[in-house]
Amino acid sequence: MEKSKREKILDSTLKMFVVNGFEGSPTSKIAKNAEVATGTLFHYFKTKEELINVLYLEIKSQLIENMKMGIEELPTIRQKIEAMWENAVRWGIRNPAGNKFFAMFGSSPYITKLTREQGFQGFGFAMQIMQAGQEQDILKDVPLEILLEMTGGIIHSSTNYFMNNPEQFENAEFRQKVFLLYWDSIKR
Amino acid sequence: MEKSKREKILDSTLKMFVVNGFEGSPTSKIAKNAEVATGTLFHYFKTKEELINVLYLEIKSQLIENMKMGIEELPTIRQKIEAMWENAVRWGIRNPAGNKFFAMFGSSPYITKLTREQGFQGFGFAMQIMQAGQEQDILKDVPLEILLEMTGGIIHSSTNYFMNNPEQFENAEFRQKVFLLYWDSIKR
Amino acid sequence: MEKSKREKILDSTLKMFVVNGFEGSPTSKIAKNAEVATGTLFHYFKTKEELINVLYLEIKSQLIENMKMGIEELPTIRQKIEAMWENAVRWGIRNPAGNKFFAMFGSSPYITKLTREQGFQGFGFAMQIMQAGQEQDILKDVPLEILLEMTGGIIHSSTNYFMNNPEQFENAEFRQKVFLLYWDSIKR
Amino acid sequence: MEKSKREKILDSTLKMFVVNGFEGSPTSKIAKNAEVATGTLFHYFKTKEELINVLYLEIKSQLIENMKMGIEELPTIRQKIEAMWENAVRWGIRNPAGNKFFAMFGSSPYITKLTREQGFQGFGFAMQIMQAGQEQDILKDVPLEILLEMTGGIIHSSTNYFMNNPEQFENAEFRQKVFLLYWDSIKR
DNA sequence: CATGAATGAGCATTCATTCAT
DNA sequence: GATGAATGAATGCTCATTCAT
Repeated sequence: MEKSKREKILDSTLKMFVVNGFEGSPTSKIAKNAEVATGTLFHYFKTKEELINVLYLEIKSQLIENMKMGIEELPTIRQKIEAMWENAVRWGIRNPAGNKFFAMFGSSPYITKLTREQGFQGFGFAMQIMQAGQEQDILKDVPLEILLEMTGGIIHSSTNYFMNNPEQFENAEFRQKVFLLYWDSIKR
Repeated sequence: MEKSKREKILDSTLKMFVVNGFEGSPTSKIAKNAEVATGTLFHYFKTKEELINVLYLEIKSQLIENMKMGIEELPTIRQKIEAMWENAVRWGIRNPAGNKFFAMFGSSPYITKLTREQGFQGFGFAMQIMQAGQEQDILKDVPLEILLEMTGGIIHSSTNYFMNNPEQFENAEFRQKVFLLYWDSIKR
Repeated sequence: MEKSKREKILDSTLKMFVVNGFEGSPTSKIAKNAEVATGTLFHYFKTKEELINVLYLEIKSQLIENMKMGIEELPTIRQKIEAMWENAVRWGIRNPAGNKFFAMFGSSPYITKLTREQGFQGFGFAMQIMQAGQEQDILKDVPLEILLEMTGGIIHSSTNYFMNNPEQFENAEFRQKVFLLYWDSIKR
Repeated sequence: MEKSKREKILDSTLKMFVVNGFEGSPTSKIAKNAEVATGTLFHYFKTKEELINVLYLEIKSQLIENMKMGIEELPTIRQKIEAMWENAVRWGIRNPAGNKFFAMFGSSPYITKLTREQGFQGFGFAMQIMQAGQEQDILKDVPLEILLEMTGGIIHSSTNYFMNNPEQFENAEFRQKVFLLYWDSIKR
């Protein structure tokens, strides 16, 4: 089946934004790359701002879905957290554009406060795991907020490293070693 | 003494960029806020791109100067690293605009590769400390690159947290607790 | 009985045009207000220009039908002219949208010369009355064209006044007084 | 001396508007005809709407200045009113574009209420003459508003006629005859 | 050095119209 | 007849940059 026009537009937008930025990506070119008319772009997204906000939420959803994969089944907190980290880094390696998108637009004034909040809601599952970890005295006794911030920062750093050295990520032993930088940070 | 026009322009630029972004900040308004003529702005900076690149390097310098403060005198690796972290976080809290600037433009296509490299060179002192730490078996045995990435990510996260809770940073005990998230991450 | 779609479109068009003007009234919104699809609008009217021209003629017809009412039966030239004036002003008061439409589009480049001529033909009956009035030495001996222009101008002015003061129009004595401004103008 | 750019833009705007209407006159073409850059047009007039509103007031001023010419010196009310009528019609004949402009945009949604009010204020002098005429029992005893409306309507009609037959306006006897249609209308 | 009027390429967005269903 | 998604040409407006003063 053919990709929907809406989807083609989002794909094209992501590709152009991460290379040329928001203002470096005219809607006319986004549309052309998506092989639709300009009018069509504005049929699906009222403004260019709406377009980037929708894109933000779609990518965030993908990332979150990926991070959750197989976590339920794991027995221990540590295993859950490790899987989450691994899933997130793997997603970043495999979706460099999405990863770059967050780095570029995470603090952009084009992303509205509402969008940011909606995007954040998806991380509830991670919050619950961390909270359980603290209650069981597995994780450090600091405000939950710090653990989450730290998680974000470390995942970002890990991904950055492995994006330049993707083959090392497939080495389980080495991957473990890097994971320990995360685990040692948050564990009691 | 009066601030120089060049300085006024850089100040105005920083303020506008972090609120409205690069494209949301017309040179005409930057000049007006700086109380100089448009022509004057282009007298000091050939293009708007040059302006943002110069600004990037100036802020990076400030951050680096701040991070270095008092480090020489400290005897141990751990103390040096702690001071560096504390200096960096304090700078972020006190210079929220500068801090936001890096979040927004760290991955921007407006910052050239050359600028990025020049900015990175200033961190040589940190690299040396880390390397010494590894040689003395104080820090984890992973590629130096990872330690540096992790440092960046964790400083960013810490600053984010303390920017929203600045009074907690003045509590030495609590600050120590948060520092441990960093130290435990990288230490052997 | 349900109004025909064609009629609903014409109604919607008139309402939007007098408020927002020709270009301020997208065919998409005209169609939406008429509760039909855009395609349907273009099924009944080949182009937006055809739409406004048809509308012009329809309203003109209505006005003319109203002006003619009961004139045949009146015995004197003066009575006929007075009835015509009264009918016209009353129509304007009761159809403010139609009245405004003529003020707005009477000189518009969207109305073609042909449409204008067709619209004018309906006023033949008035011309005949005026001509008879001149032949019987009741009306001033000036080119017929002037009498017609003057009639148009004065009806327009009278309507403008009474639209803001409609209750005064129902006062027969006062209405007579205002009619005299017209009658004195054209009578010998 | 060279015409100012601002003036050239206003001239060009008037010419295009009366031929092609507001929306039929792209700012790009207005600028080109005025021999200035598009940016220059927007340097002098913030928006196209501001442009048409300024133009409206400028033309209204011209008309009013013309209507006032030589009126002070005339001794009688009738002479003043006749001069006013003659001045207005002559202005219309000599400025067909200005005249058409009012016909086209007098009821346009592009002209703001404020502009309309400002334009109307200039007619204070005519109001005073009419009022004096009523106090001296020279003019009909109807609301002043009606006299003014009627004046506007009749001047418009007269101008319309003479624009198509300008040579007849220079025939003093005939001109007098037409003036009587106005005078008889308003005089007691 | 400093100014700010002038430039015109470039962009987001609109909207009349078409056409496959 | 009726629908409304899709089209893409057209337009108002912005803004980095220049240059004469």
